[in-house]
Amino acid sequence: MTPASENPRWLTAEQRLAWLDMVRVLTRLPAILDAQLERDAGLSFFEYHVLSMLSETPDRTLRLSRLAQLTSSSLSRLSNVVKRLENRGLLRREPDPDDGRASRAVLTPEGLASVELAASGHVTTVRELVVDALDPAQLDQLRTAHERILERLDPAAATRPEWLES
Amino acid sequence: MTPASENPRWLTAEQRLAWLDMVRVLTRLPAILDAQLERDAGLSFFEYHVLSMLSETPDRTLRLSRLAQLTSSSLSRLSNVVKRLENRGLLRREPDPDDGRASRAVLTPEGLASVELAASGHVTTVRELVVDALDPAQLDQLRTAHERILERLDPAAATRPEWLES
DNA sequence: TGCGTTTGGTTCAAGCGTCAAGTAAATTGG
DNA sequence: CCAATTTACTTGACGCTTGAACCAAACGCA
Repeated sequence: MTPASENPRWLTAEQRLAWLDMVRVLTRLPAILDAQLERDAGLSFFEYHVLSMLSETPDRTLRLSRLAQLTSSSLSRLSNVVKRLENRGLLRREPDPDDGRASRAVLTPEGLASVELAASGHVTTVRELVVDALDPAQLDQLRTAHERILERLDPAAATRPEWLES
Repeated sequence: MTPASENPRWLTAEQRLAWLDMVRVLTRLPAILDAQLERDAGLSFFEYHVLSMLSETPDRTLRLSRLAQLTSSSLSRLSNVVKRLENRGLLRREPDPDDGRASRAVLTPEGLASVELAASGHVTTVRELVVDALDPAQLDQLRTAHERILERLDPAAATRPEWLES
């Protein structure tokens, strides 16, 4: 019943190689980032991402639903993670004054310290594995490609932080 | 203790934007591929990947340890997944005649049918989201970038299927 | 040959993610 | 201004992944 059922154009050899390389990156890179952060800072990449988004936002405060968008996670997953991070004192929840249904996550000083501590090792890893593996032109091409892909993955660009001017 | 502890060079604004775009792709794309395959073929992306590697290999047979490399998974994870796929009749395990410790996974005809069925919808999705989002030059640049990155992620190229000539 | 180590694989407990269901507050629309 | 719907979030059950512990076969080498 999918549009594919009639005539699923196969990939050319070129396209197939490109895609398989992408799959390898897609599956290995997150595992490596996770391992490094867990080892050096006791955070999963997802936890780091959550704290990081909070730390970049003007008043270090975000509604959970917005935070879920920014981290591409389900609200359910975020709810659990936020609960754990709250228990560890890295953030706290407070009711949203403007909307009785909503809660806001606020980064605590401990949470800020934790991201900042984690950030340096994380950035080093990102450099080693990605940024420094490419020359500036290649990095720019990679970014262009990702932007084109994101237009398909996320047409509303809802996962893009508003404090980023491109 | 990490080399980063002395002077973690930060990312430039350019590099940071490129990296954040990559993170968004890295987190959203697998989820979308998973959802499509699960919905249309009852397979997770990982299961599809396992079956797919088997289906491409000459005699549709691979040792579990090799299969774990090819899919970048732990042997433990693979062992569980193979058990489930075996229960569903998509593959079977047999002892390796050359090594009493090893087992080999063999794709069954049902398994082959299952991958082939799943493949068309999967390829369509990959086209829609990635391949057709880029022109040939961009796709080639993307592949080059991924190859450079893979040299860092996987210096031995152990996750590269040997039946691929690049 | 024989002892220690490495390799290949399985299993189990613990932790995390997902999906469905549930609550409560806000909004819509008759 | 009330009922139905939608939005924001939480919870619980279930399934999957992880990591440690385990076993057995093979290898290294003296």
